[in-house]
Amino acid sequence: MSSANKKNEIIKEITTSKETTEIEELLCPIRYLLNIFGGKWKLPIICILSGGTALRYSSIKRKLDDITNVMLSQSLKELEASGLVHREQYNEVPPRVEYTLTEKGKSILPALAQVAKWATENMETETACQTKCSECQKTV
Amino acid sequence: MSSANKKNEIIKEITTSKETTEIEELLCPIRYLLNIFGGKWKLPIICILSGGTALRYSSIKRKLDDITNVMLSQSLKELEASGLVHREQYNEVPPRVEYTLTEKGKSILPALAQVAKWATENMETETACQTKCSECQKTV
DNA sequence: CTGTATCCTTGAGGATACTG
DNA sequence: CAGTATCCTCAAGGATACAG
Repeated sequence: MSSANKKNEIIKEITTSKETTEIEELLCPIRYLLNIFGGKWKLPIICILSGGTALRYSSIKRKLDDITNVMLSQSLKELEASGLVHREQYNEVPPRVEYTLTEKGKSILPALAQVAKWATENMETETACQTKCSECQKTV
Repeated sequence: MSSANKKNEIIKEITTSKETTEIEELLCPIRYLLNIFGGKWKLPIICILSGGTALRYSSIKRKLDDITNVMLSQSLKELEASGLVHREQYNEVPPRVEYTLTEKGKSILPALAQVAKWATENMETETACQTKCSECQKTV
């Protein structure tokens, strides 16, 4: 093939590579997920609450040991606004507030378990990430 | 119940509510996931590449229309380092580089499809989030 | 105990220009 | 085309103190 031909072919490929602009079906839902689960703490909180038992504010905080009050209360509020978490307040002294997953919140758990399963299968062989998991004390 | 009794009961509850400190099995893998998929762009990139066909740098950029060069090249590099994305460079002029998912990258897709399915089912009824999805033009 | 109020730091991400 | 180099902004998140 001549140089000119090759050049033309390349140019043609570049200019015609518009790709079928078909919508990636995954992309939009994923963006939605990033909106409601994005950030550092929301997914961990969901995990903590996945056990099914109602947990107190301080109890969640303890399990997420390095979360600040600001982030915890803010994250819980946003999860509540998304309809994923239920807040039950008891008018006692000292105050007691318990958090649980709503039905909607619970409904994500099977899917979450799927990705967690993938993660578990791939964590062991991963060497690039040096983050220490504060829960299981393994360096993953 | 007397006031004193109630008080004692509350105190007892507080001090003994250590909860079984069992490890939440979900938490650690989720932290791992946040490490390799966290941030604004990595999951969207995975989605874009989920089609199976190799895509050029510029092509990915176009589909993610408002991503900057810095973020795109950086995200791709990190995904490559995690073994999820493969980079194939062709020594042509002008340069051509194509990206695909690796086998590891592909292996997350079924699980990702599960959470995306959940998202799709829940997006419609969601009113709190006002983010406009740039792909499907729906306000989700 | 369950948060709020404030102030502050850091780094993710953006804008622009430029190169091979 | 496929990125780098630079500089910059802004907001997520942290630290500390305090309140109901």
